[in-house]
Amino acid sequence: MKDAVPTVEPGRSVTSKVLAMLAAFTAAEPELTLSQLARRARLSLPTAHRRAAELVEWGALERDARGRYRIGLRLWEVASLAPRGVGLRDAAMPFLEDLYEVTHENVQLAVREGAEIVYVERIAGLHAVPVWTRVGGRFAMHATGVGLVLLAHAPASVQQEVLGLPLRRFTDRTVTDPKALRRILADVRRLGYAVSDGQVTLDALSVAAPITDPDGEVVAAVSLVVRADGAQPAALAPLVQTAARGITRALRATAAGRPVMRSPPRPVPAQRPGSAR
Amino acid sequence: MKDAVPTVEPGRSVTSKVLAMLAAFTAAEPELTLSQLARRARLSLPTAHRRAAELVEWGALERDARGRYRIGLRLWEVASLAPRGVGLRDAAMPFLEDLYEVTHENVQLAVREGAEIVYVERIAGLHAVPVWTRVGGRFAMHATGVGLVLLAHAPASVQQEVLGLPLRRFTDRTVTDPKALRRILADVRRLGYAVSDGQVTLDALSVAAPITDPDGEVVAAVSLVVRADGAQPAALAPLVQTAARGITRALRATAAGRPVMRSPPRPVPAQRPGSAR
DNA sequence: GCGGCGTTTTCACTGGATGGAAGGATTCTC
DNA sequence: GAGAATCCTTCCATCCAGTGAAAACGCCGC
Repeated sequence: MKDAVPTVEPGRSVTSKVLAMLAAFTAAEPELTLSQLARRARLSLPTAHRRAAELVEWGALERDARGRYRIGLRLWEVASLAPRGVGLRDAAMPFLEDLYEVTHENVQLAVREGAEIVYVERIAGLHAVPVWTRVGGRFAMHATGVGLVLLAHAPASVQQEVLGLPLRRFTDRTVTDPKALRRILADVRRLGYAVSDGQVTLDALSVAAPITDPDGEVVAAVSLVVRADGAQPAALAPLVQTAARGITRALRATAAGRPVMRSPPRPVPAQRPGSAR
Repeated sequence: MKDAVPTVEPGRSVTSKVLAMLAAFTAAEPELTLSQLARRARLSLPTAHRRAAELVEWGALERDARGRYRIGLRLWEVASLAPRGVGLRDAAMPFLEDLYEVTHENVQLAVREGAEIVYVERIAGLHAVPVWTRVGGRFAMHATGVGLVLLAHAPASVQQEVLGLPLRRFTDRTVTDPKALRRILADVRRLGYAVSDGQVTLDALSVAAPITDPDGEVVAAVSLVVRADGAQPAALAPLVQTAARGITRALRATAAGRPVMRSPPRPVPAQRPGSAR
């Protein structure tokens, strides 16, 4: 006999449920109760409870004092092995550092993920222009300096996808006309850097340059975000480009040489210290 | 009838298998073939293949040009929501920045995870003393500056666990006697900062100070690592302590105020752009 | 062409995963 | 401080997602 609705909704793998639980966390709400977690991942409470328990035991999730769940440090550790995340970051950091020190402005490092950009690193002084970016955060490609660089060097299919959709207007100066944008992208390729002047917020201007991997593929972009009034993009470009070239060189070095870095005298035992109960 | 060995090894949840696959990646080998992945996670090839496919589809894993697997940017994005990871980092970054700018030495930020420390952030100039740490990397507690700070303020159970095990000797100067170490920990609590002089490598000296959460709990530590010869720990301590206090204050501010940060005009649509196939 | 290695698919079986229900614990409301 | 509301945890019978063996497939290097 088949009842009204099968109690178990078929077609969802356990893996997808676990991933849905991880995806339930957002920057706005990085801590969730079990019920919230279950609702957002579209799981029954017992199921969410069991999966969450396993994730906590492993360290992918943690529970705070009130029993709420949050992303655990162990997951963060593993995730920091992402070549496009920390690998890139480590190679780039010294150069970003220099860039910051010379300018004391916002320095950003981003990669493309699908039709959006993801910020991998951000250095913001206490006195620099406020920007909306966050490490690990996403943003549209058509308005920011790094976005324009990455879009200009993205596969044609991605460009079509982005240019095909209606482009979000952040300010009066945001370029939303596909034709105009294509022209801008051509300029970016020709000049070797991108300028976004007041396209995200009217008071900010960003200058960005491409970073390439050993094969010559553009894999990331650096940018400098400064106050828009009185900024001289053409004067900032060489700075940003120099940093980008330095990072490109560093990437080539790490790819050629040893895996990632020199190793400690002997690695610390990797065993998970059992919870002292 | 029960055959030699049950073909399916019971008692392993799907979740644990997925997590084992993630844990298979290491800093030394951040890219793995399917076979390596299966072996390290102790899974049959078909199983590893199926799980890996799901993980790739979601973005937890990626495949490089040669078809090898690596940690994906999507997992890195989610993991960057870990309060003890990026949340802490964001609050601390401007102060670490200042510390670096004044000294041009290695600046490190770490938290305790079980009986070890995990480095959450690291600023290393091109010219600073080489250190063995890596963002996301683990290390023993008894030898480094940050380790001593975190150990000095850890629960008694953790201190006993660490002091009970044989302490690894990195150099001639590494303190491995539990009695001596206890005395040092008492000093750390009394002075408000820790000094590790040549205990990891003979040429490096680190000065570290504790960071507390709004409840007064020590949750992290900052340190400055400099060349050992001619270093004046007592002179560096105020610098490090000032940074630590600044971060402590910043943590209190984020905890009290808005969740994490000001939000963009309207959040970028959070949907995963479908892979254009 | 042939052997070695890694990847992918197929297939029948089964045990881990499942949701409803019920029982506890805790916090909020009046 | 009673009562309600919300959230968390455990139990149990059912069943479908997950499983490994085996074989087909693809890709080198020799």
